[in-house]
Amino acid sequence: MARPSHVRDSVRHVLDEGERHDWSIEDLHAAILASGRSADFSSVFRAVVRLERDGAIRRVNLGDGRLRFEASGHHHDHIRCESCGAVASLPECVLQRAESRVERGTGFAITGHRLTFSGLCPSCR
Amino acid sequence: MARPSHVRDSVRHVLDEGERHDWSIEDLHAAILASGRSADFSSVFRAVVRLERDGAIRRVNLGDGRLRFEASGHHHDHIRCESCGAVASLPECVLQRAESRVERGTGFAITGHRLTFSGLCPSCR
DNA sequence: TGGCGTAATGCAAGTCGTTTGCAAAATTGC
DNA sequence: GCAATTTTGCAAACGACTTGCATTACGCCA
Repeated sequence: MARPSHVRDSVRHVLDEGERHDWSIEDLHAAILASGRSADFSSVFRAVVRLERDGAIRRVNLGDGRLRFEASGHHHDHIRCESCGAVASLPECVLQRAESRVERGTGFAITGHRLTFSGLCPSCR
Repeated sequence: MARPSHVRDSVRHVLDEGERHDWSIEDLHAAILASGRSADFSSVFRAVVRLERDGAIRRVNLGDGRLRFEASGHHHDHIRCESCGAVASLPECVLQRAESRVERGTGFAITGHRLTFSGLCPSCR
């Protein structure tokens, strides 16, 4: 049975604030400490594992080999600035039509995808 | 000045054979040993770093937090079976039209993308 | 063809982010 | 209040990658 957990609450709170889509565990840990609350790194780790399993947060893969998370709203993909690292979300899925084409071409039954564009953000371009 | 390197040659040879698109460094190392040649893990690592820098091979991101490589031919994306792990390549880029739409929507200048579908391969579905 | 400078290699150790073991503290249901 | 179960912090383990360093192998040129 779940019991109150200030660490989980803190993680949720940090993820629900603002617009970031690329919170590493270390980022989350730092943000929690910066807000005056306290938590051990391993507790933050366990919190994200739990929250991800429960579907409250979602893993984001930026290809840098770190676990990154965002609050889980509706599905969206990302674009990341090569210059400053800023991450924005794409408002809608751009792959709707592509999926059936891929299914026909490969024989796979598609269950999901991970798509990340790279580019230059408006202020870096 | 580049000199003959049996480790680099072995890595290239392994990647050019067959159809795999998800060679981890450890896989490459094992394949080289299995073929009777010899190489230290760190030498294989240095070989892939070098070959990637030279454009001879390309990094593949499957989201499992390991470096994976394939021979670099023309660009293509991947689809991975959730059940057996098989990786196939998509014959053509399915995102041509999507890019301009994303550029208009986000203000980013797009330079590339990473796309991996997940699904069930023909024999697992 | 012997010597010199540089690249490639193996081995061992280091790094970094993630993951786990364990005991102490906090909650819950009874 | 008490036993059972969670949550937490701390420290240590882990896995994959990365680097330092001494040794070996080339390639060039006198």
